[in-house]
Amino acid sequence: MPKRADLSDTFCPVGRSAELLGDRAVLLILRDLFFGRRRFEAIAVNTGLGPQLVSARLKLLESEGVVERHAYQERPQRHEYRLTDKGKDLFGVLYAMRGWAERWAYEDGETGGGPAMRYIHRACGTDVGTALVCPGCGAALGYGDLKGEPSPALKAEQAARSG
Amino acid sequence: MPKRADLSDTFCPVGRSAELLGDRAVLLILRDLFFGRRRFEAIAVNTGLGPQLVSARLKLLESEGVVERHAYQERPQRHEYRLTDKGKDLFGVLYAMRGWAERWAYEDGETGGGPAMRYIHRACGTDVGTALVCPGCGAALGYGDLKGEPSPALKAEQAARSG
DNA sequence: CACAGTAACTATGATAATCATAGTGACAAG
DNA sequence: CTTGTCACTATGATTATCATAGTTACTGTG
Repeated sequence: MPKRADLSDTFCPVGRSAELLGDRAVLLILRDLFFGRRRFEAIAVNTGLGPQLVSARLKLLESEGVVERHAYQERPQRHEYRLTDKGKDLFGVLYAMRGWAERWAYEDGETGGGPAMRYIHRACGTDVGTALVCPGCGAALGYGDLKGEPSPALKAEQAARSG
Repeated sequence: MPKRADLSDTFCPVGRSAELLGDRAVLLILRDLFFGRRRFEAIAVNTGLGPQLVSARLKLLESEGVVERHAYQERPQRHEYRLTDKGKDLFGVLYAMRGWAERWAYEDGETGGGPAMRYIHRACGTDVGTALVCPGCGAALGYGDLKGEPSPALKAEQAARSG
């Protein structure tokens, strides 16, 4: 790709995330990290990405503070990659991607009846399903149920672009 | 880019979503559509993407059933793009991206105190904040609070790759 | 001690996507 | 009949990605 416009200075939070997450390789690597794969080779094999891409993206994720490179043995030097708190907090995004795909990306019967990935809340035992719920009343949330209010800075930025 | 490996036949739901969502331009266009921008020019200007890219991605989104092209006047022919139900259901993903960015992507004070984007649940008036909550008990969910169980098909697929 | 094996990469060249810029077609307004 | 708007398409330079092969630094086997 050519030099793309930088999104890290936009006031839009989706834009800021998109800078990092709007990349197939990043998403697949994060998925594997959440799945417990920490080694370079394991990630490269499971994602099907070439080692050069995996290397580049892990460096990017490290520079963004999303993963940490950690030596798990000295001789020979071997490293593994671990999600930082900032990285672990991306779970919500992958979780939402999973939810959407479960609802829309499979043919009937393709998964053998159930979801491709089931999640149980350890604390209460609930199968969390795929819905997004309101922290106030517990109802399912969709686009249209929420009223969005951009901050003054974000509003100004958008107005500047269209003017 | 070269011909990338196709992810649409993996059993992993994150992989299936990543095929579409692992793209900066797609994410930015979706953001604008959720924001109410429906016109080609408005999207191109606000995202900063070139018309060629916007055109290509809108065609892709249309072919995936995420947006619909709709004529809003006849003479001259003018079109707008609307999210389908499948498209509107992607809201959860952008919502999660926003949540993460609000928590991690801004310097202190950069937003002037509040979040860059505030969401209120119309039905109950709650400011939903940025957390992901359990539909069973209402507690905040993070990575580690959930126990994931892949379906047999997904497990088999991953085993095949590493074997 | 030679040789295969493993982990974590780096190097190379072909291919393809992206960007910036300019241009097109259809019409409306002045 | 020139300018303006909207929704694009065309062109060429730049750069990212892929597939494949190679490198470094060891360990374990015979």
